Amino acid sequence: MFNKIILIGRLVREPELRYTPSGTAVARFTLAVDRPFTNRQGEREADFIDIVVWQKQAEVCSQYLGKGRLVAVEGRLQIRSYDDSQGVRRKTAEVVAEQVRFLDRPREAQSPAGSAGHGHDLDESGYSEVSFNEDDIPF
Amino acid sequence: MFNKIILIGRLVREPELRYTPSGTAVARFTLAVDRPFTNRQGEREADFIDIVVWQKQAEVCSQYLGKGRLVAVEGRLQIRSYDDSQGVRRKTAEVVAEQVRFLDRPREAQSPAGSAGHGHDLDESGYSEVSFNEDDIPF
Amino acid sequence: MFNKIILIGRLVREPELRYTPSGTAVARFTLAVDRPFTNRQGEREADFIDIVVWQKQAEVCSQYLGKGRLVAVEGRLQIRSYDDSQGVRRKTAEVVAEQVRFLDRPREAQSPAGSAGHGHDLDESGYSEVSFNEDDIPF
Amino acid sequence: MFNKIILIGRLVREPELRYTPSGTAVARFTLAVDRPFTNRQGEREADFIDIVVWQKQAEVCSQYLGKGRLVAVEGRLQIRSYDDSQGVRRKTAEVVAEQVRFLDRPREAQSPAGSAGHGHDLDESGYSEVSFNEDDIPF
DNA sequence: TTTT
DNA sequence: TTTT
Repeated sequence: MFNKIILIGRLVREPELRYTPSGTAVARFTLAVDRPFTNRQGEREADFIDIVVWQKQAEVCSQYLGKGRLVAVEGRLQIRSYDDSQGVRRKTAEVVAEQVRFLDRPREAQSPAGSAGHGHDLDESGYSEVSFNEDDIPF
Repeated sequence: MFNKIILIGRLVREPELRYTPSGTAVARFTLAVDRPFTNRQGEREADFIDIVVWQKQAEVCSQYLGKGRLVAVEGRLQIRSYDDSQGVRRKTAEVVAEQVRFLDRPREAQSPAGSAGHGHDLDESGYSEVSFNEDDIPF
Repeated sequence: MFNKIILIGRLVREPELRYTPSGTAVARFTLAVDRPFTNRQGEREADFIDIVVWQKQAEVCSQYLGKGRLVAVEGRLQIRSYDDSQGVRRKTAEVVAEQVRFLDRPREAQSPAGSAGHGHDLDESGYSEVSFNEDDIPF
Repeated sequence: MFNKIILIGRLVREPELRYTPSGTAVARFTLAVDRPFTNRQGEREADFIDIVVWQKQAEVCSQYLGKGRLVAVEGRLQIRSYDDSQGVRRKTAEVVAEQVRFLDRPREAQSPAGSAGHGHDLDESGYSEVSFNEDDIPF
């Protein structure tokens, strides 16, 4: 009836971009969201939450986001059930994003060649360029 | 860093109440949350989301809530990882509730002649009484 | 950058429906949202929050909602500034709804003539009919 | 009944810290929250939303936050009514924060040669120190 | 009175 | 001006 989740966290690796047979873009990434308390050992833990983004925003995320980037995600929690290869009923949980907002600037380009100007390797959109090759889309 | 989920849905069965070894109350229930669209067959689906409630509120939920009741839950999405008996890494997703609000009145007791049938009774507060026996706490 | 509000409360009076010059429907209503604590006098207070709904959903709200109805509203908080007739800067706060969900059934029709069947004065949509006359649209 | 707001935006000026007669800390600041669309002139507008923070967190905010800092605020929308000096009923809207999270690092001190100019200094924690004098607490 |  |  109502299902709204809001997360702020950091990507634990690059997003993965795919296309459905009908050509719709889908990106997936995992967010590390620190828990607001420490465990009995005094360590801070995190929840690792799978995010799914569709369509135009999938392409924007895969283009501009990378490991370590800080984002806010608004979406709904989706639970899917399926039977695994042993016939055991399993469930997956993922957040279907309605909105992804970038909360930090991309980190400095690592390029050994150095970058002129104010020290960023910026593409025309003002974001640091992320290069994708085939290996980036393995799932 | 920030993790907030808000759900409105109906309990698919009675809550289950347990106590930790140190005496803390924990209640668990599953919420059916209708999706805001229909699938390709024109059917409305739901997400079945596991909720965990702690302490005083666990006891309040187990006392007053029952199957079919409409509630709003505010909490955080918690993902836990563990290795199953085959050594395969599995994940569970559950919402740790910070707040549970009852959005409807309990349905009327069906018959003055006692309700052995579906096991409810109205107590003096106007809420249906939920009787627990050992079999109610199997998890 | 991100602005999301979720409210559950009751309408303090009928919604008001208008149309912009270009024909877009706008409904307004006020929600009483009980505060989660009592004041020093032990009384429960409420926040009275103005809601604005646009387009199709405006018409649905004005058709089916009435005083006392329980709804969930998801939207964004909008602050507008203006100068009043004395030239003093004033601010208004209102929630622009993206989604309104009805959480209760309409109360029984009050009709003195009585209604047959299971006691509701239902229109073809299954909701109790709300009659509007000119005085209902005064703003 | 339920009242939850989540905002991400930037402080438009330093927080103001006060103490109630009984010694409770209260901080106030205003957040600029950009709207997710542009107006008819193609300009991006913002909502300027007043935030109230209590107790320990008030002191933390006033100590570490400053103009331009990016924060996430979770709280509830509070509407207060009062009669102004002309006897006209007025309303105020403010968000009572339950949680404030800092989403960026404080900007670097501008010059090793001291920052008398705009009144900041980095303290040992790497946050810019905020010095308060009487004029900082005028509200 | 408005932030990047 | 306030709802249950």
